[in-house]
Amino acid sequence: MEPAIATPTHKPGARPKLLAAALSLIREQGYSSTSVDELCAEAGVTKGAFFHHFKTKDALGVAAANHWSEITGAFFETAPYHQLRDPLLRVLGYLDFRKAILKGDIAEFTCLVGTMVQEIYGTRPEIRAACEASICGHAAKLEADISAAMKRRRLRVRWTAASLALHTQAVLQGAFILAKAAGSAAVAAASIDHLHRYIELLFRSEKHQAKETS
Amino acid sequence: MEPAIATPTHKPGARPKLLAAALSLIREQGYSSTSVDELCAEAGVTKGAFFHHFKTKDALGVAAANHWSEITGAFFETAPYHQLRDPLLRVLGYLDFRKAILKGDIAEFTCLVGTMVQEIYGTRPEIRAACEASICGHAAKLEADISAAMKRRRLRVRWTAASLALHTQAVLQGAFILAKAAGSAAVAAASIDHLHRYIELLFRSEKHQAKETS
DNA sequence: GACGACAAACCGACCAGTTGGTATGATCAT
DNA sequence: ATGATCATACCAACTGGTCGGTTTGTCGTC
Repeated sequence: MEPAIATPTHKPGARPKLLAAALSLIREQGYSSTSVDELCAEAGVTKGAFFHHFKTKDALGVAAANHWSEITGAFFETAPYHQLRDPLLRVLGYLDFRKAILKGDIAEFTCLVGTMVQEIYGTRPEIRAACEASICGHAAKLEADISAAMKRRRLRVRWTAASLALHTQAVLQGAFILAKAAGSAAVAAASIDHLHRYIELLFRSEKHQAKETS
Repeated sequence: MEPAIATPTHKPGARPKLLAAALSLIREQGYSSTSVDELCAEAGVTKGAFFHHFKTKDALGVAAANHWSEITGAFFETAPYHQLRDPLLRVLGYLDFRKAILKGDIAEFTCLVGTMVQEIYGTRPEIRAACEASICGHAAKLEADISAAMKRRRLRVRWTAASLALHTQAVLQGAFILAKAAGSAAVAAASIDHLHRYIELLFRSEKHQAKETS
């Protein structure tokens, strides 16, 4: 007898196709220079289907950012570095993994939300919020490991796990910009190396902490 | 009587106005969502004037990137940190200066070419090249100081002055993305603090160098 | 009178979004 | 079990406005 609040027996085939198209096209061209027609063509879907699933183009932008969070969340959760017992090694393993990922076309390893937020931060507040949530959500997972590593080594420092996690994301996003500017992933890898060294230095020994400035 | 190789007696009033408009509008909205009509309106100029000075919109993009190089070049050359004698202090002073600059609207302290290159790296090769030149040119000036600091302290390390200079730019660009995502400059400042600490650690003492990994 | 610096009107292509419609399957009274 | 009803998923054609870019012409200076 249940009225069955949610029984979506119809399979929405166009929606996932459009989200996949959005991921690839926006990473290649950016948000604003990717038209709805282009997205539909890439997805093999008509415009009617597009506006059936998304009220506006901006609504797709929000959905794409959220979809990106899910995709990347699942991707990193299955990455090998999670097997490591030492949380510091997990953090360094994360960086090794991110460096190892820098293969193929630039659009294949750069960040959707980092690209989008640059264009729309001032004009599309809803997409901006979704991008912020995506970046912060990803950073929060890293923060947990950093925090655990700090506790295990009993670090007493001026910086916080949260700020280091966000700094890590900043380095990655900046590395992507340099890669796009140079047309090569090499600069990005070099930047990740520097971040790797920084974190090693931070956790090297407690002797430094007292001397730290600023 | 002199033929005067360069005697532009006609004052090109529209061009500088359009470049100024491009700087502010593109930093706010991005390149592709800034229309030629908008640029003309902001500059108080007609479309005829626009296409008199720039063959295409992309030509303005290139000119804007080059103009940005000049503006920022002049801006940083007059900054106070150049007075410092110790090259390492100049590098750290550069970072302090960049942190101090993070005031006002986000569009007022973020980077034009970093914003542009994200959108156009795959589709507008000429603008991309101009952006690359702008970033690398800026990094090169920093590299000189880093290199001098390394020589003065006789550092023998695995990393190069060039890669650290580029890493610095990556951190700054990434910090801007985080600031745009969060809607606040605070995250950017925190990231610059981390970079500041990293460079201090790198130059702290030579004892570490032997132990360095990777 | 030629040329540089603009102005204004205009053009076809493309833009996001709308319209009216069809195909499909689930629900349910009979 | 069957036919009426209804919501979902999708489609093709269309709309008004904006896009980058062109054309034609004016004005002041050399």
